[in-house]
Amino acid sequence: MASTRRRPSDLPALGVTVDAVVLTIAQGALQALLVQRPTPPFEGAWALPGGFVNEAEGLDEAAWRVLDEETGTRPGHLEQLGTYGEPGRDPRSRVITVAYLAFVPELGGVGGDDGGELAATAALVPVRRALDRRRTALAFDHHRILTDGVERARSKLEYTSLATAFCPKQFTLSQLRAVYEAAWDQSIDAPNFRRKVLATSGFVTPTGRLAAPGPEGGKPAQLYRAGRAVHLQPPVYRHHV
Amino acid sequence: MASTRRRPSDLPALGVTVDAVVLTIAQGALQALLVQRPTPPFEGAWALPGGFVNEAEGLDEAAWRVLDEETGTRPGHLEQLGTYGEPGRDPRSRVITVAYLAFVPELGGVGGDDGGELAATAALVPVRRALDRRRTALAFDHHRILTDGVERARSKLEYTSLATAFCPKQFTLSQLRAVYEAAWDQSIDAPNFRRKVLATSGFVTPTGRLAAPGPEGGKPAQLYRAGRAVHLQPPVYRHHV
DNA sequence: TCAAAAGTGTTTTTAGTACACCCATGG
DNA sequence: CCATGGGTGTACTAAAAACACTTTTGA
Repeated sequence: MASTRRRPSDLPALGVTVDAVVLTIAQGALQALLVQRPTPPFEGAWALPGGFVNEAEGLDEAAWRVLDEETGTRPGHLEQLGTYGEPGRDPRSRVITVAYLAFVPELGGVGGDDGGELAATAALVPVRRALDRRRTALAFDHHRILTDGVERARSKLEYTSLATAFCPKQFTLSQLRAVYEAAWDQSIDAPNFRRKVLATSGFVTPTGRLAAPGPEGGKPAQLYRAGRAVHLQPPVYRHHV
Repeated sequence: MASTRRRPSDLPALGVTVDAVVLTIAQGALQALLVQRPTPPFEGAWALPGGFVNEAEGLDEAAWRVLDEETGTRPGHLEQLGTYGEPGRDPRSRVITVAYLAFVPELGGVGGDDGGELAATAALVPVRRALDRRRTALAFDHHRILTDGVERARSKLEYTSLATAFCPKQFTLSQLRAVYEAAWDQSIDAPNFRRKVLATSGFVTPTGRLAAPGPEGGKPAQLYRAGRAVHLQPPVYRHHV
């Protein structure tokens, strides 16, 4: 019963942090933003950007602050992913972490560079490499958190319009399709994708502007903005193997 | 950068609790398990069952313990819902709560009573009433948490096999259908539902047994057990209005 | 023999897939 | 004038929805 709740002043102090899985699309692949730990434990290892929650600060607020402080990024979308609190996950003391999932528009445009604006200790790492334990050792339980974040992101692309959060303010349908193709690592039929997106009311709204063609020509593409819809009905399916 | 992480020993102590949205189907409606607060703050108000996390205890572990202590229920499914940590959500001091979502098989069978095994201070309340602020005042931010939990449950029925977590070990397809109809408050065509469920491999497995017909007759129905599948592909859609 | 619930069959409608083909641009 | 990517048309296929109908039970 509720009477087993003791007063907070009696309680063991648990440290509370926020950590963020920050995803973006670059070089045609889904990439995660990682920082290198400057201090023990796990000194020198890659980790998710994160930090402690301040006393008078909300959790979302702490996540925004940490992303700004550590990486300077402004996500197009930020949502809570889950809370990880196994005793022993931090070797120093009991710390539970509230993990966030952030989608960031491509930092250097399609096929651009690796995001030179990032701090020296931060890097974009393809999730395929970041999740390969032989090539990347992540601190704490961050492998698990990143795994969960990537799976959440892949699955949310199916039934929400969040793919637009990976795109700049204005984007072409090819750019939007590239988000799905990179995140799911599968190719999508362009004509059918176009029809599907345009048939889903509120997914994208046309701006009337045209994008300049790429260096190798091609018809100038229509530019779109993200629409008001959040949930897609029906979803954009990935081909589960 | 990660250097802004201070050592845990320097940190303000935040209280950490778990609260549970416990859902079940009874009287043809989705119902939530609430407890009456015996002490201030919000003395006498209805609240989600919950309690503080112990020092050496994992979060999931704390959720199972609290459910057992406060309500004596053994959920068929328990998952994390989200973490709520606005400063001021607890008038006493800074407390963040990790909310869980639990699905419990019908306590008294279909159309049964209101679950007489519950403690005196606990009650099953139809979510429609529990979420109506004019009829039910919930403590803390539990209105918000319950809202989120109910929406998560409704949506998870679509793309997972979790509807079986509301059913007893063995169940008929009508019982399973009743879960969807109660949770979504809409009727489902029985023949099509049957085909859909049976066509989804791993959703249910036949036991070969037959259920006794109801008091008003009818053909005895096949009994099924929950299958191994977790995600349904394709989903069972609700008709979004 | 009637009502009620389980279960089957069949038609209609809708949505997804594959792919041929035309359009506008840069080299 | 050819390669490249944008965009349209259309036939084929799979799945969802609607609903008529048969089966087996209790009263």
